[in-house]
Amino acid sequence: MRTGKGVEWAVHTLLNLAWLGDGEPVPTARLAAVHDLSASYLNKQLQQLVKAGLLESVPGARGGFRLARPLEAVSMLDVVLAVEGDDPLFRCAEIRRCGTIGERVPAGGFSRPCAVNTAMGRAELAWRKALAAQSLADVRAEAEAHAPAVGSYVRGGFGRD
Amino acid sequence: MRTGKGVEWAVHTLLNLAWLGDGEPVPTARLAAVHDLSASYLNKQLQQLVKAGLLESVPGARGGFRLARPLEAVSMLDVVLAVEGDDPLFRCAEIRRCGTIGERVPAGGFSRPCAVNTAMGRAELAWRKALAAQSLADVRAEAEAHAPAVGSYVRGGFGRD
DNA sequence: GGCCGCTTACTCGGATATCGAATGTCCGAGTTACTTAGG
DNA sequence: CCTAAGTAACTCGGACATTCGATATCCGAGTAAGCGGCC
Repeated sequence: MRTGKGVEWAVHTLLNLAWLGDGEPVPTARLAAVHDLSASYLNKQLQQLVKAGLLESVPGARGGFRLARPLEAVSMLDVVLAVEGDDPLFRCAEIRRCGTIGERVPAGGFSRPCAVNTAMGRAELAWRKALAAQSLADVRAEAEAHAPAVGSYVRGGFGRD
Repeated sequence: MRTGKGVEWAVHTLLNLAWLGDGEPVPTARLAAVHDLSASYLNKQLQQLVKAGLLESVPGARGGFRLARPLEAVSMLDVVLAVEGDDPLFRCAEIRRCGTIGERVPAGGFSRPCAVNTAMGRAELAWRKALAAQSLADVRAEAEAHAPAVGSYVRGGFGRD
């Protein structure tokens, strides 16, 4: 069980767009080239971000993607849910109702949710809260604290130095 | 991204063994039948639990699996790690080092960990802590609070009423 | 010179292959319990 | 009757298919910019 690499690609791309500063749209090919990613596959992830309202897409020549909101208004959870979907990490198949045990439980015996599902749900809630508590602006700030020149590296990588 | 169904199967099986009470080994076929599961695939998950020290296997006729420790000494995290492995949910591919941006960073510029990885790691840590905070005994207690007769249902499903 | 329509090139968006992991199945090695013959 | 070896059945354990989702790719619809002709 692991998150797809689309999440990593999406976060780095959003940060790069922020470091570029201007609101100019950037095409997928360029966003992919700066990190040696598959442009077509990155495009798929960016489309998910557009659907989620994190990016705006500009069609036609000189088009591309631009940030739809400031990083302060985007949490890590927003990105993860946009890319991976909002399905729960643990999907309860209700196996307690099946087989010779399930048959023995009288009607109404399953009115309360499955305790296993509840326990897994508590852990997932903690995960989501921790993700929601961190905005992309926080991540950017931490990256700049580690390497203050990261913004210039990014602009240089896009050929704008 | 979702957890495999092996986790659900393993937790329910461990709880069922506890509700049976006696330390008698139970074969895979019976453990699977009570919830209409694939016996061979459940067997694979149970082998993981044996490797992790949560179950003991008894070979030969009248053999099967039995609990290796009381439920109080088994956390939900133990089960998840035993079944799914201890790989991190988010695997950082270090794409920051690749492409035209990565080439522009001078040597030593990546001494600090990737901020994206750190942020995802914080969330995963919260998830693991929430799982570790819940023992299987807690889950059993919650299930019994919902349906006090669950133990008798289980014993009946195994043909021991 | 200014304006309008056309062409062209570029971009997104979704439909289409490919790959790997999770899921599911099968058979052999090993062990235990039972049987049965002997003392 | 008790014992002990032989037999047979049962179980785990791992090797072998299959299915599904993630990954990667490609091509068409649509749009904006640039160009050329016309007023």
